[in-house]
Amino acid sequence: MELKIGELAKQAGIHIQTVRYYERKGLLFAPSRSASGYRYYSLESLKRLNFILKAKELGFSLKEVQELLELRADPKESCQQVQAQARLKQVEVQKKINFLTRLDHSLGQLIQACEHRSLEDQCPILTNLEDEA
Amino acid sequence: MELKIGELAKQAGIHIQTVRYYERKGLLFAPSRSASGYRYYSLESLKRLNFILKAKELGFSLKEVQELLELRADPKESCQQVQAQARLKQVEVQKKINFLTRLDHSLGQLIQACEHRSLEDQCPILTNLEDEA
DNA sequence: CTTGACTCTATACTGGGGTATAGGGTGTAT
DNA sequence: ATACACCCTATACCCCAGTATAGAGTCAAG
Repeated sequence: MELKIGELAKQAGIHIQTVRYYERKGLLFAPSRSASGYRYYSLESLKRLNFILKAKELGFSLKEVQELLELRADPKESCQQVQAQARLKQVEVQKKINFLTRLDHSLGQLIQACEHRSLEDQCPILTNLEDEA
Repeated sequence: MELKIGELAKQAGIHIQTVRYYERKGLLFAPSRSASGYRYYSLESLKRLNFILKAKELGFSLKEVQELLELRADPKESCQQVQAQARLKQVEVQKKINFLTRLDHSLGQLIQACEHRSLEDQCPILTNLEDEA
């Protein structure tokens, strides 16, 4: 099944111009075109687009998203290099998870505290995340 | 111990102007001043600043960071409301953790695949994150 | 065979989040 | 008492990631 750009954009919940913008930036592959020049997208493209959007919400810049998408066991590249890159990204990702997990707990505590009306005016978000690198 | 703005900025690894910018935006409290007008920051401010920076890296906008920092069991606010806000934020945070965890696994698989030289040219990052809402 | 909803390229504009500069004061070491 | 590294405000500028607009072509339904 093929999607016109408007359909793709609607599925992903973004503007048509943004799709074209991502293509210009090299994040989306240039899709096949009809005789008259209309873009036609595969479902693959939609998956890729969804990934881009999620990663962006997590604070990866478009450049970083591209780096993630380019990580693959491409025989043309040294496997070692890809692996090294992947490890770097993984460390980053794990740091993010770590911070978010603690934030999650802080929020949980705040919710609890509210339940028991046991908290003075202080910021548990902060008090819980003190020991930072 | 009190820090001048330059020391604070250096500790946090950002520019002096950015500190002042966050103050203008209401993210950092206006610190105490010397007679001549120099800003003097407590270690509390440094913690708060570090939190801001981390949250920013995770894709929270400055406005969202502010909302997080304002979440507290403030007796002046309805506890119910704070709790509701906190729950909303927690859902967001958990979604982020979920995505990052899967990304982490994908990267792990890619690294493994590289190890065993067992992968054709495909993008495991994407193939692993297919089933999305 | 035209109307209305779509698409195309090219270019200009916007908002968030800083970053830089000008013009001036502070503080301490020599 | 002056040199130097720091601080102040105010204002202007910059980059990223879109978003909008102009001017033109496409295509299916009536």
